[in-house]
Amino acid sequence: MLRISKLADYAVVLATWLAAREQRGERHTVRDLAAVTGIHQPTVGKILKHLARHGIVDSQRGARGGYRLAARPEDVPVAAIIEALEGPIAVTECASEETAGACEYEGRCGVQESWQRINAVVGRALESVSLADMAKPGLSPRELVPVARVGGERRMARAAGDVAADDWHG
Amino acid sequence: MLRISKLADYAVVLATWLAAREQRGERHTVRDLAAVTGIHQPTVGKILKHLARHGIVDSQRGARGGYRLAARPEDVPVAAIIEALEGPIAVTECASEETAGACEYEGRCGVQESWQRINAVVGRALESVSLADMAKPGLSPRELVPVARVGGERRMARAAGDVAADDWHG
DNA sequence: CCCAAACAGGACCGATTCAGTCCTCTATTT
DNA sequence: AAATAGAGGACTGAATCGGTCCTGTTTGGG
Ligand code: FES
Ligand code: FES
Repeated sequence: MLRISKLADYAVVLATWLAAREQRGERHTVRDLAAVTGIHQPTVGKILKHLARHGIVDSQRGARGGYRLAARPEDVPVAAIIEALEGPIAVTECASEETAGACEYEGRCGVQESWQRINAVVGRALESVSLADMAKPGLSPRELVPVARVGGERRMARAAGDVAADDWHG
Repeated sequence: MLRISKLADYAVVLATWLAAREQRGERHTVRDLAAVTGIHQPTVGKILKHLARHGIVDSQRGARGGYRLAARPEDVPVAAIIEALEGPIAVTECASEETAGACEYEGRCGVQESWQRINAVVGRALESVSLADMAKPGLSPRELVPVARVGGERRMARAAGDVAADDWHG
């Protein structure tokens, strides 16, 4: 459990497919995407409409229309896809700053702040993985950069805000 | 979204309460826990039964019975509570190793491995936060340990397997 | 100029899941 | 024996979600 919705999962698959085929800004129709991914056509349409409204894909109507990624695959975090379909990422109702204040237990329950921290960790983990990463399994979300040598062994540092890269690398 | 269930949320609140009051191995009844947390009594009962079955709390029946934490608060990760109520943590259906192999798209969809990595990151983030951490907001899940000085500035390293600690610290 | 292609937006419903309650049984203490 | 308290599971009403469909609008081509 702790699942994202099926629609959001499909959305990531579709966006990743677009990312993998991103070349010359070609557009792809709903029909083509449905055929190639195996997802039913009406569902593909619904998902891409959501992605378009959130600026993740670029749409064009009419003959010769279709969808294409609005940004470079490495600049589109998985989190953005999920948020387009499901709204802000919030592990619990009281975890998100957007939804805070709506809880009846707020104040006397001492775990709200902890949930917000956990939520931030999960959210940033999803922010740190791009569509380009999804399309190329085995690669890390961001490359480690060598910064110094200590005792003859190369030490690594990560860019500010880079999260959980160790785990990604396994 | 990307929510845990309400029951799991309540479970964490209850377990955290037990963790905060953990002293002399005293037991607490469902009635008391319901009264103090504001959660309806039948619901509290259901949740604690789940936690007991998974060995997170220790139960005793009969007069003077009740529940208490089965381990030290710092040894109980939040992930264990969630898993007791919801089963294995799996961001998507194909992300978990337990549920893998059940997907119709498996094989031709290229994102499975990526989801498994993301799932591992999220899972380990939840593993790294204990009930003791939940009970004391503002503290980190594991303390950073100083390892070396480079250029007069203190550098930090994290224990192996420690995940996303940077974010926890904010 | 008109038609076909393709997306935009939203309504809609059936299925599934979930939260919450309740009942009966067993164990423990007094 | 009686009272207390948990074990286990059945059950239901509600809420959510997945999926489909319909109507309108935009665009390009004949
Ligand atoms: S349960 Fe809402 S603030 Fe803790
Ligand atoms: S959607 Fe199941 S393996 Fe990718």
